[in-house]
Amino acid sequence: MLKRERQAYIIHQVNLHNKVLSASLSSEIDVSEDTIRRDLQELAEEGKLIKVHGGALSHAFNDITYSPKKVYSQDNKKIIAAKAVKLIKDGMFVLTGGGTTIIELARSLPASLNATFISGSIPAVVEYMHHPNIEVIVIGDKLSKNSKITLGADALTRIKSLKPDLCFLGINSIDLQHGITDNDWDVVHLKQAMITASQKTVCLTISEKINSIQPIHVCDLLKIDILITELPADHPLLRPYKDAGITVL
Amino acid sequence: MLKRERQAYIIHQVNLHNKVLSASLSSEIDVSEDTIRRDLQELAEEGKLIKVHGGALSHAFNDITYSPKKVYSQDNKKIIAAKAVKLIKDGMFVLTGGGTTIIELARSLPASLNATFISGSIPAVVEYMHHPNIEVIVIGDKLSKNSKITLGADALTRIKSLKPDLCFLGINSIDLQHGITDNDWDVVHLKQAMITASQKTVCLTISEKINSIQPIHVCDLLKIDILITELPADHPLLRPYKDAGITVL
DNA sequence: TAAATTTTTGCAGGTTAATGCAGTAATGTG
DNA sequence: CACATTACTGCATTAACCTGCAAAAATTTA
Repeated sequence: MLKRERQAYIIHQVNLHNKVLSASLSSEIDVSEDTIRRDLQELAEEGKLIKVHGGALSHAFNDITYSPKKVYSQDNKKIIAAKAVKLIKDGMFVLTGGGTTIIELARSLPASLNATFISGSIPAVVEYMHHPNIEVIVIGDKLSKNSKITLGADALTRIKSLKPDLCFLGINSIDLQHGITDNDWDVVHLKQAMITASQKTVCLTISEKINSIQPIHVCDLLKIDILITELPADHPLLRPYKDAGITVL
Repeated sequence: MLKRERQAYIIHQVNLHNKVLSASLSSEIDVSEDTIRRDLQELAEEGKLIKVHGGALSHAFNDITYSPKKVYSQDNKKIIAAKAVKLIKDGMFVLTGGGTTIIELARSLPASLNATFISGSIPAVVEYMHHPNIEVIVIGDKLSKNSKITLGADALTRIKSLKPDLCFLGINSIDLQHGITDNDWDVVHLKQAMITASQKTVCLTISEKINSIQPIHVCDLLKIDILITELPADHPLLRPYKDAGITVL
C-alpha cells in the first residue's frame, strides 16, 4: 500500500468514526505502529486531523460545535446511515435530499459502491463528488442558503422527470396521524416531488423527532416505504409505524 | 508499445483502480521502471494523475494537494481575482465557470456585494454559498469528477435560457490566431454556451497560458470582451491582444 | 532513400525516502 | 507511585528516485 493511499484511508476513517487508534490502524493496514504514528504526525501538521496520545481525532470533533448533544446525535446519525447504506445496491439510481443525516449517509458509502446519486443538496453533492465510484447528478435551481439545497420550479420539474429506485429523505417530524410534516414551504414541495417520483421512499430520522408535528403537511404515512432510526427495529416507540405498514429498520 | 499507447494504458489503469504501482506497470508493459517513472511524471504534469513515491494515484482519490507550483500561481490568481471583482456591480447577474482562478474570484468577493451568481462548478457554488449577500443559482446536470462542474445537455439548455450581464471564464489556452482553446469536448461546449449567452465575456488566466494552444477550439478572440491576467495592463505580452480589440486589465 | 536530428529508452551511479527495530523517554491509569 | 502503554530518537535496510549518458528508435530533412 502506498503511503498516500494509506494516509487517505486514515483520513477517511477519522472522518467516519471521529477517532482512530494507532494500534488498530496498524493491524488493519499491516504496517508498524511507528509508521502509523509518522502518518498521523504528517496529517496533523497538514491540519487534516488532531493527533492525541494513542491515535487521532477528527477536526470536527474538537471544533467549536463540541456540545455533548451534537456529538451524541451524530453517533446516532452514523447508526442510521449504516442501516441505510445496506439498502443501496450496485447500479441503483438514488435520489437524496439534504440535512445532516443525509451527509452522514454520504460519508458512509463504501468505496466499492457503483451507483448514481441525484441531489440538490450542495453538501451532499460535495461528499458524493469525493467518492471514487459513484456518478453524481446535480439538481440545479436557486440555492437556498438556509438549507443549502436548490429549490424552485426548475428543481421540481427536473425531479418529476426522474424515476429513481430509491429516495432518501431526512425528515424533521413524523407523526401517526399527520404523517410527515415540515416547516418550509419550498422544501415541502421538493420533498413531495421526490416522494412521488421515486419507486421507494426511505425516511431517515433520529428518534427524538418521532411523534412530532410541524405546520406544513408533506405526505401521509402511506407513501413511506421504509423508516430508519437509530433505535432497534423492535423498539416500542416504532411499533405503531410498523403496524401502519411501514418497514422499520 | 508506443509511448502514447502506454500512457493511455496507464491512465486507464489509474482511473480504473485509483492507483498504480511503478513496479507492476513495469512488468505488465515490459519496459524499465525508469520509463514508467518518466511517464508518470509527464502525466502528473499534465494533471492526469498524482504521482507519489512508488507509483501514482487518481485525482479522485487525493483531494487537495499542495504542490509548490500551485502555491506560487495562487498568488497570481489572487491578483487576477482582485481585478475581476471590480467589474461586478450590485444587482448584476454573473455567470461563472469552474477552475481555481474562479474559486479565487469567489473568495475575493466583498461581503457587501449584492449580486446573483450562476454556476455549475461545485467548488464555486460552495464559496458563493458562504457569502452573506449573494444569490446563487446552481446549474444542474451530471457532475464531472475531473472538473467538478456539471456538464451535459441540461446544463447547456439552462445556460442558453439565461442572459447574464457578465460571464467569467477561467481559460486554459489563449492564442492570437486560434483564440480560446481547450482540451475537453464537453467543457468546450459549455464554455461556448456561456459565451453566447452572456452580454460580456471576461477571460481570466495566468500569463503562462497566454500564447498556448490546445486541441479543441472554443471561440475566436472577437467574442472576448475583457482579458485579465496577473500582469500589468501595459505588459508587452498583452499588447497584441489589446490591438485585437480586447480590453486588457 | 539516406543522412541528420530529435525523441525515447535503459542503465550505472549516487541520493533520497520509507519503514521497521531497538532502546529510552514520556504519558496516562489505577 | 508503580505499571503499562505510547512516543520519540537514532540507525540500518530496502526500495524508489534522479542525473547524466549512450544506444536505439522515431522523425525530419535533404
